[in-house]
Amino acid sequence: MDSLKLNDKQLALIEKLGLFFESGLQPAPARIAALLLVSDRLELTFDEIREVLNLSKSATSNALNFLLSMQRIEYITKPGDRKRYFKSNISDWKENMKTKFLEFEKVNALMREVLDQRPHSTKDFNQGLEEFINFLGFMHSEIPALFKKWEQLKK
Amino acid sequence: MDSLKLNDKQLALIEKLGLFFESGLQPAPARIAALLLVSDRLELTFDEIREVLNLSKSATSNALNFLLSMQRIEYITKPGDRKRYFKSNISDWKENMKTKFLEFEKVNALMREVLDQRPHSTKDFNQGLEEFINFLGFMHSEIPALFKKWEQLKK
DNA sequence: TATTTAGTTCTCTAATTGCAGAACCAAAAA
DNA sequence: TTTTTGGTTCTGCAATTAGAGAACTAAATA
Repeated sequence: MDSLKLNDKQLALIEKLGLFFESGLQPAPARIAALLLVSDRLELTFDEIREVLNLSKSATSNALNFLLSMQRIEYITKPGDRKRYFKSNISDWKENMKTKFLEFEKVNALMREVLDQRPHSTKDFNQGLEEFINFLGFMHSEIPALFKKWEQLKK
Repeated sequence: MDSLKLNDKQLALIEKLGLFFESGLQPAPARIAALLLVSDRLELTFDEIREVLNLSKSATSNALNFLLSMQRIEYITKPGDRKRYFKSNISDWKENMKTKFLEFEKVNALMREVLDQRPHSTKDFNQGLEEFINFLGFMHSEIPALFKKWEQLKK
């Protein structure tokens, strides 16, 4: 198998994406996640990833296992080949989006907890908070319809 | 002015919120942001915050300035009183939400950049990516309508 | 003018992170 | 049986973060 080559544009894009992913991921996992989106070949081995990103074995191993545990990546195997081929799980974006939207529920619950213990004396603030809580609830309730609308639109 | 008192429930809630805010903020700013939501009195001085959260002056000063620069908090002054009174800016939640939704645009642009440089050979992957990009665009375009719907509903 | 107040800034340190490099290991191949 | 492959785990360190504490400062007060 010829060794993995990346052009300058791809390298630059990996940096850019890597930086973006770093809110949420550590540098090494972030770059790996970026690489697996940008690389011409989509299924890369441990050593290909290691070499092209100049990572140590330990960093590579830990980062890959971390990304696997987050379900950000997955791997396939090939018959008669011991290596694992790691690939992005971005096709799961729909699931990811759905869990991301669960954040609304979480913030909603937290803010309700805050509101429930507030004294009556801060009426204006409480009302503002309540409005926010209602909005979060509204968003949460609207998400399924949005997804449906999207599915319709695709057809 | 009688010194700020928090009951156990409030202290626990500050911890909980603080933890939640720590994805995005450092510990000290996170707790201050939490305190300013939970405290009975909503406008707190430097020293009140400092004392109730057991922070040093430097930590308090830096955290407050950081939160001010993020516009997460603001302060008011009172005539004949040198102190500043810091308060949560959560009433700005609408603006915050709107900027949060700009994330869709950002991811959209990044992913388009990825797609634009991908080889034709990975057709399935590219199509999946394109679908994701379209979804992001769809979400972005739907947000204003959602806000409008919410405004209608409030009446 | 001297002191107090309300912070800010500087210096230093403890704790944590992020990763390299080496040692290690189990399964497969030779 | 020995060696190679494809990793994993351990040890240690350099860099960064988070915040304490003390020195400092500018405005207000006495």
